[in-house]
Order: sequence, then C-alpha cells, then structure tokens
Amino acid sequence: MRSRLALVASDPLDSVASGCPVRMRGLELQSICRACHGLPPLPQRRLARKDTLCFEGDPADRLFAIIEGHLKEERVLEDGRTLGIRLLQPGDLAGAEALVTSSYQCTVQALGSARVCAVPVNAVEEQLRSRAAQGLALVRAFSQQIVELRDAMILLGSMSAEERIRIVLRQLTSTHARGAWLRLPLSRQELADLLGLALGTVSRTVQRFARDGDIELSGRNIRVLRPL
Amino acid sequence: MRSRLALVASDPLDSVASGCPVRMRGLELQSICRACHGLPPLPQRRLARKDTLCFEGDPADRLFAIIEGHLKEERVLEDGRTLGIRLLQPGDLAGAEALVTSSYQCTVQALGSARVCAVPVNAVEEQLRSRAAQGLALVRAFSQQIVELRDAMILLGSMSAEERIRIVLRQLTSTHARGAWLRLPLSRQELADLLGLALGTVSRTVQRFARDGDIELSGRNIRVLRPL
DNA sequence: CGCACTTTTGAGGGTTTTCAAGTGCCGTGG
DNA sequence: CCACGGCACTTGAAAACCCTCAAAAGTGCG
Repeated sequence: MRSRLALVASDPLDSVASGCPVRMRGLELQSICRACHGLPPLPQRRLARKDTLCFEGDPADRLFAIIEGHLKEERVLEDGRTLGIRLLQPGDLAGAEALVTSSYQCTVQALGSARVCAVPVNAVEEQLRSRAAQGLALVRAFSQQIVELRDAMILLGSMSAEERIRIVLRQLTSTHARGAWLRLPLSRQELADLLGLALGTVSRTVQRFARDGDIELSGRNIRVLRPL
Repeated sequence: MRSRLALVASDPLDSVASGCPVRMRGLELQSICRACHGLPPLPQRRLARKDTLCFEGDPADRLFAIIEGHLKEERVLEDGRTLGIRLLQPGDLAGAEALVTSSYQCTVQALGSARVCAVPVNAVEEQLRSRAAQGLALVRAFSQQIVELRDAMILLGSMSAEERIRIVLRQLTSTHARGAWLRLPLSRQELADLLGLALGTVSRTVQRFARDGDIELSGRNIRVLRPL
C-alpha cells in the first residue's frame, strides 16, 4: 500500500497532501504549505519529549499545527498544580487563542518526539483575507476543537475517577489491536493532571483494572485484555 | 444616552451595527444581517424562559447567534443528570458543531426571554466562501469560545465547590455596582449543573457566603457586600 | 389561599485527596 | 560488575470534601 502510494504520487503537491495530516483536513495555511514543499522559510519545529512549543503568558503570535507525534496542552494553577486541557495528535491545532489574545493561555509540551508547524498569526489572517475557502477549513477545525473541549468538560464535571480513566485508556489504546502491548505516552502524573485527579487515584484505579483482568500492566506499558 | 444614539443613527445599517451585539463583534453573517434590516426571511427567534433552541441529537443545520437575553448550553447524561457547559450572552454563538457534525450535541435553553438569530449552516458556508473577511470574524468568535471552554475546564477540573461558586457569582454580578440588588438568571439546580455540583452543595455554600457577610440573599435575588 | 416549585438544612456515607512510606527500574560512576 | 541515587510508581491510613437522601421551610403564581 505504501509503495503504491509512492508510485501514484508523482506530483509533489499531492504527495504532501496525502501525507500531511493538516492538509488532509483541508487546511492549507500559507506558511505551512510552503514548508511542506521544502521552501524557506520553514516554520517547522522538531521537538523532543518535554520540549515546549509555548508557555502560558508568552506573546501569542503563532498558530501551531501538529504534523507528527503527541503533545499536551496544559495550564499551571496558582497553587502549583497542573491541569491538562487536552491531548494533541497529528492534524490538531494549538494556540487558537493567538487570534483573540496577546498571550498564550496554555503551555504546550511534547510527550515524545514531535514535529509541528508554527504559523505566524498574521500569515493566517492574511490567508483568511485573501483565500475565502481557508476560512471555512479553519472554522471547521476550531468547531471540532470546541466539540472536543465539551467532551472533556463532561469528563471532568460528571464522571467518577474510574470512568475518566477508563475513557482515556480506551482512547489511548484505540489504535492498537486487542492484546497488543503499547507504551503509554503519559506518566501517571500526567494522566492525573489531564483527568483532574490525584496521582494516587490514577495508580490505584489502573491497578484495579489490572487485578480485574481488564488490562495487563508493566510499568508504562499496557495491554488490553478485555474491552474497556 | 439612548436618545442620543437614536439621533445619531440616521443610517439604518449603522444603527443596527451599534445595537446588535453580533455585528459589533465584526460578524455580519448573511442571513443575520438581512434579518436585522427587517427583510424576509427573518431567521430571528424569540424565546421565553425554558424554551429551547435545539435539543441534543436534533439535526444540526443552524448556527445560533444570541441577540438578547441569557441562555445555557447543556448536556443530559445517560443517568439523567444534566451538566451545564456554559452560559450564553448577547453576542455569543451556539451550535458550532453544526459545521462538523450532523446533529447537535448540546441542548440550548433560554434562562429568560431571549432573542436569537438562527442562521442556516449552508448560508454561513456560502458566506465564508464568498466573503473572505467573514472567515476571520468567525474564526475569532470560535477562538474566543475555545478560550472560554478552557476556563470552564479549569473550573471543573481543579477547583473546590467554594471556588467554583465564587467565580460564577463574581461573573454574574460583574455588571452591577457593589451593593445593588440583582436577580440571578439561574436557579440553584441550574447553578449546580453548570458547576458540576449537587444542589445542596450550592445552596449551603451560598448561604455560607451570606453568613460570612460577603453577600446578602433574598431567594434568587443577591447583593454583593464585599468583593468576592 | 392553596398548590407547585424552589430553597434550606441536616445526617450519614462514599469517593477522592493528602501525606507518607515503601518498591522497582534504570543510568551513572566507582 | 555492582552500588548508588533519582525518578516513577505502588500502596496504605486518615481526613476532607462532596453527595445522597430526606424533611421542613419559603416563594411565587393562579
């Protein structure tokens, strides 16, 4: 399948479009695409685990589009605790607030190695003014983000610890076959932050799933035995 | 001030723009504006308390723009509980999911009498294709909504009952002078749903604020004595 | 005035947090 | 090669917080 794709994609534009999760969503923001074609300036950034794309309070001048890898969007509270907002996957956008605020309101950090396009906001705005179709694509992307944030609110506002953890585990393992081992991209603490729980609660609950035979654990590696 | 406005606004377009909270945000979605000028078809809807704009699961074919009044966006859970997502005020948009989903994911209900524009999604999309500037305005509106949803997540995910209630009360009373009486647009139950708390907890906590002398209560009427 | 609805208030119980100690894993350096 | 330290994870006990259930009091409206 992969080789077939390479054969078919003789036009570099098409090949990029099929491989780039951002463009596959219909978004072709000016600078992103220039980067995809390998022309300077390249707004792409490569990140290693724990590298940050932006910190809360930084001047917000870029919109980020995830090309590859997993990242998290989070916020540090006055008392030092951290609350995760959402997980970011290829194709997702971060830093939406750059369009309405002068500083970022979240920290975006890589969970593993990742590749991201950092598009200057004024390039986005310019693009929106000149190419109407882009407006629709970006509006759709944001609309999707709104839907996801509401789901996260349901999770935080109405579910027990067990339900929250079950849902995230289901989500994180959804791409793998039953019984296959996979390494979680998040530590227990990061999971706890994402779910608004205490570290201990996450650890205890995950262990209980394991005792009940739903999953098998080996440190950060996990294997789903029964559907969660 | 009101009479002065009427005098100045000789041009109907201007008078509408200054009076319409949606247009004041730079959004001039086709059908909305036609309605504002009093021409048919009029997509405006008038609502009384408890009237709903849409139910979860309804086919999602319109975007709603709040012209007047307060509404709430909420979701009913499988077990029958209700979780509020956010409060809607004039200028806010609801039903963003219409751009990416075929059915609404929330119920939008009026807290008091309200007036709303219901713009067909395909009119919005048409507008986005033909008038690039609209894209930017709509993207900004959605971006703002994302920021607000993240704030709501912080509230649900990391704050105590007392903090949550303090914040909503602060927000609801922010437009009034200290010491002035005002009627809350929400019942205790609705407040509880919005904050992911139980009715009893809300009532108890609000009473405690009153005992501590921060506020004075008389049923659903409230008066702030000390800054919350 | 009475009815329906909302709000207050109490007691008891369950879930989650906090705090703290212990275990296992892994890379570094002796 | 093994000892060491750091880090992530596990586990326990007590306490805090909030929920559930239930009854009584208050409020608004016909």
